[in-house]
Amino acid sequence: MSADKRLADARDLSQLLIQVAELTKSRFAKISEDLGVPVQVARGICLLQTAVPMNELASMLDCDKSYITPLADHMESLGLVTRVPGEDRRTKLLALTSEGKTMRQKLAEKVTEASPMMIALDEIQRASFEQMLRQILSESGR
Amino acid sequence: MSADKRLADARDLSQLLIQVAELTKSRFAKISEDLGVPVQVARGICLLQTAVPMNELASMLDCDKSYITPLADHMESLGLVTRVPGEDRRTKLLALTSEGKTMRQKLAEKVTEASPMMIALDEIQRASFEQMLRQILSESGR
DNA sequence: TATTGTTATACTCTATAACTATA
DNA sequence: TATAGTTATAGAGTATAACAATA
Repeated sequence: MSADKRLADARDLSQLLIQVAELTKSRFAKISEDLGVPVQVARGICLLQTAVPMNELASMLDCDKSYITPLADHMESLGLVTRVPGEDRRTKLLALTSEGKTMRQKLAEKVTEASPMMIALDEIQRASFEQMLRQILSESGR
Repeated sequence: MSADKRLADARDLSQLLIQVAELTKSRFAKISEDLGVPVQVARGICLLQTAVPMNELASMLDCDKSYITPLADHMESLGLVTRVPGEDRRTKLLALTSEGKTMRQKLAEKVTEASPMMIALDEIQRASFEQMLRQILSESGR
């Protein structure tokens, strides 16, 4: 196979993959917008099934801890979470308020309705798709 | 299935997909960095197998045309492309210089070597993976 | 001395709007 | 009037570094 052809193949497949990922993100963004919250707020809410230290939320969202403070401020000002003290008095946990739980419930419904993969693939295909994704991650070292 | 479980499923699969997409991007970013060019420059170079109007490159890179001007400036200052006049005297095409072609060649080699999907999946799996990606795109309306 | 969260600031990426020159 | 490229500017999103409180 020519180098040009192989580049084109790798690029096309990558582009396709990224396109699907972007579609997934933009669907989620649309849902967030409909519910009147920024995307990162919505992502945070999804991750707060139980109370989580701000610290940990940063690593879940793959961002710096300094970014969590204003994010938590925003979530708090929307009445979705409260800061609660942890065992270690340095740490604060973010816990959903009842409004936050309602928001999380709405997100849950809409996300499963609108997720491109949930829509397009049946359960068997999803299993196979997921297996390949995991294979890609593990065989690429991380 | 409970709403919580379905949200978790949709979220996990989305997260996995996005993780693989981000891995693909970060591999490409690493390659670009190793070659001493910004990611968008590298993406542009890959797309310039033949000369392309700046206009078209914008839609290929899915960005505004105003972003192409400084990008082209940068590529030009690196000696990778030149602006060549098109038939219509308003349009300018970006064409690789011989240095640009060398850069594209290097990119081609490294990208096919480092692409997580090329590494982890055999040809049959890739075909199946690609088919599912296309299915997701088409059945999700876009 | 190391860690949690906070604050102030700065940076990267990209878009918007107004402009020039062609068409 | 519409289009290609340019320019100046502005905004979103996020990180860095220094700091306070606690361990």
